[in-house]
Amino acid sequence: MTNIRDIADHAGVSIATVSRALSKPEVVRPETLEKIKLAIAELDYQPNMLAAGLRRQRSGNIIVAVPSILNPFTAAFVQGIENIAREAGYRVLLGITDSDQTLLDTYVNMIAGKQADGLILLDVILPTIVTQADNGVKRPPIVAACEYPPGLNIPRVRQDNVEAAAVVVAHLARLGHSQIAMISGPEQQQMARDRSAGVRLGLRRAGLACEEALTAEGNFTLESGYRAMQALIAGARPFTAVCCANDEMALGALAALREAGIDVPGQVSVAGFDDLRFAAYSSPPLTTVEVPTVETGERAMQLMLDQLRDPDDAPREIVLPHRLIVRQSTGPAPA
Amino acid sequence: MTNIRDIADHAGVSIATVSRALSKPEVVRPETLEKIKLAIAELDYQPNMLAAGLRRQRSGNIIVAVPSILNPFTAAFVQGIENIAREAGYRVLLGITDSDQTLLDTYVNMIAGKQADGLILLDVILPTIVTQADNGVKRPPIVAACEYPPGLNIPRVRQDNVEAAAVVVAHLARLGHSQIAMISGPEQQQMARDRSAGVRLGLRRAGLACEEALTAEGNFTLESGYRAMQALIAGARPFTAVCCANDEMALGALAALREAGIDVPGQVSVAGFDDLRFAAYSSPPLTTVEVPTVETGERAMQLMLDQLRDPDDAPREIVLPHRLIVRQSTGPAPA
DNA sequence: TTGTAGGCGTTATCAA
DNA sequence: TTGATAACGCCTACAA
Repeated sequence: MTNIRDIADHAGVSIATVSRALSKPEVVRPETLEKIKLAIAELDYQPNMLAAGLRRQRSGNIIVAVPSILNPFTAAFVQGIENIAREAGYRVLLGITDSDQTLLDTYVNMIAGKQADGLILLDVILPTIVTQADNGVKRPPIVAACEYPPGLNIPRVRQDNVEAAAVVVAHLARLGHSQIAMISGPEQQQMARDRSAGVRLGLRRAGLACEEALTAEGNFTLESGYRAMQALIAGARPFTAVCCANDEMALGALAALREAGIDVPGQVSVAGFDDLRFAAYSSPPLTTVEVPTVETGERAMQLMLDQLRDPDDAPREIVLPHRLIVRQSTGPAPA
Repeated sequence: MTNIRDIADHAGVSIATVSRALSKPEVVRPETLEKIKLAIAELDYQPNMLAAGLRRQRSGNIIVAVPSILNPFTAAFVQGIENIAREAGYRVLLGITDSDQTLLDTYVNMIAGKQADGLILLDVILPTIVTQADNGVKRPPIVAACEYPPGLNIPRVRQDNVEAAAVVVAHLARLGHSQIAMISGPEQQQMARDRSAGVRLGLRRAGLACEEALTAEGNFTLESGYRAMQALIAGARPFTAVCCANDEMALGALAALREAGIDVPGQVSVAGFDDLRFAAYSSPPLTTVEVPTVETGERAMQLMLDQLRDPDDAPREIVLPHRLIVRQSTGPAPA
């Protein structure tokens, strides 16, 4: 391992000068700088960031806690975070939690262990340290890019899921649908609750009833959407449209409808949520709500940088816009 | 920051004993251990892993270099890597390269900078240090979980893409297809080349010609599959089946066929590759080749652990099995 | 503009 | 079984 001392010897200067040459080159004489650069090149020197981190008390790592990376929706957030992190000289550590509380807390503890400088939460669960607001200890830098129960005072970036879901229903109502079913997400998750609430809000606004019999709960997976749709089809109540709490379930629902020989959108209209890339290529292409996933990740990382710069900065909340994307899976209600 | 010295003072022992209590508790007297544990709990101590890493000369991080995390195929590999990494006490650093050589080399350099102990390559490009085999320097721990030109002597885990693609063609030939088109991946990528070669091999085995006019090149995205299929449809040569080099392109192709009013599999059969979750829910569900993505990631990380344990361990190659999954997008050739 | 020297918080070697 | 102490490689007052 060639270290800063080797460079200093080789260039005939002190280690302090080498260090300066690397961090603020403007304060070292050009000729000296040149000698040092030469030595670095000749010895193929690479500064030990572990040592630098130890000294500076920062690792340069940001943990991103996600339940699973297999979800393309989540993956897009991570991409956004990485974009900004890299620019700012931070690395992204992946913390896959499987929605396990203990595991998530382990990741949070890595901040205390100096393995990371902060954590961005994309999870449906919350770290113990965040929920135990009563203890006087100051929280490590945490930014949320997910829905969570209101009242927690941490920086966050989110979408207005309630309003967005209501907009979907308005779109269906405008098409003449009055029997609108819903495939909701797991009710333990705030995001699922918000989207369900939005659907109900939209129904109210349209003067329509929200019937329990027209609601099926899934868990945001293709499979669960497929099953939920089968359940709705088997149910007694007729319907001409379905709002799904995410695109995956909507795509699963489309498969179930196709299997049952029900035409979309001729007999039943289907709407999703998230605008996954796959949604534009389904059969038929899916009407959905575009969620600025990559941008959400970017803003979350920006919020993290702010927190890191000034820990006393008051937590802020950023709400990003959504956009209804009408494709061919929704159409006029059958006569 | 409470450190090991605080614990030592609080427990009335030396820092050496505290360190031992944490790393090999069996060599310290039970009563002493108890005192130390108490102190750790009371002071809420968390060892500084940066310092430990500096001393031990290891960071405990593994970089995973991926072109993009948005690709669900890639994401699955990462999941597999994380599974094993976590078990072994390693963290996964995400290195998104956008297939940029400079960026990839930056990630590789992080090993020299001690920010990571090794790198797992899921990329289509190769680090400069790997291709410049002539320089005598020993390579940092790198494991490949992707296709790359033969002749490079680094540990790797892969699938037999050639044989797998040939099996797909055999399946189509058995169904009576003789005019088989292909939507290939970008030819710069080894994986794309292998899958194309497999298709040609399959055609030869079935005694069928491989016609240039029946080949369209895509870039592994939905969009490119869609466009490639449009091109094939517009082409002069008729065909009754299409082999796509991955599921994304196959799903894009299905969309194009649907739009053109061509029945699948009635008029044209479509086969994909990878078995994405979405493939089982397309319309119609996609015949494809299951690639053990998560397991590939797991094996790659295992190979990495082996390398880390014994750097002189000879590079090994693991070939994982594939499996044809027949769904409804392929059927008998029309009469 | 440059050099000296004292940490940063561990681990590991060697004695005791 | 425990303790004293020297690294690990870097950064940053402070002094020159």
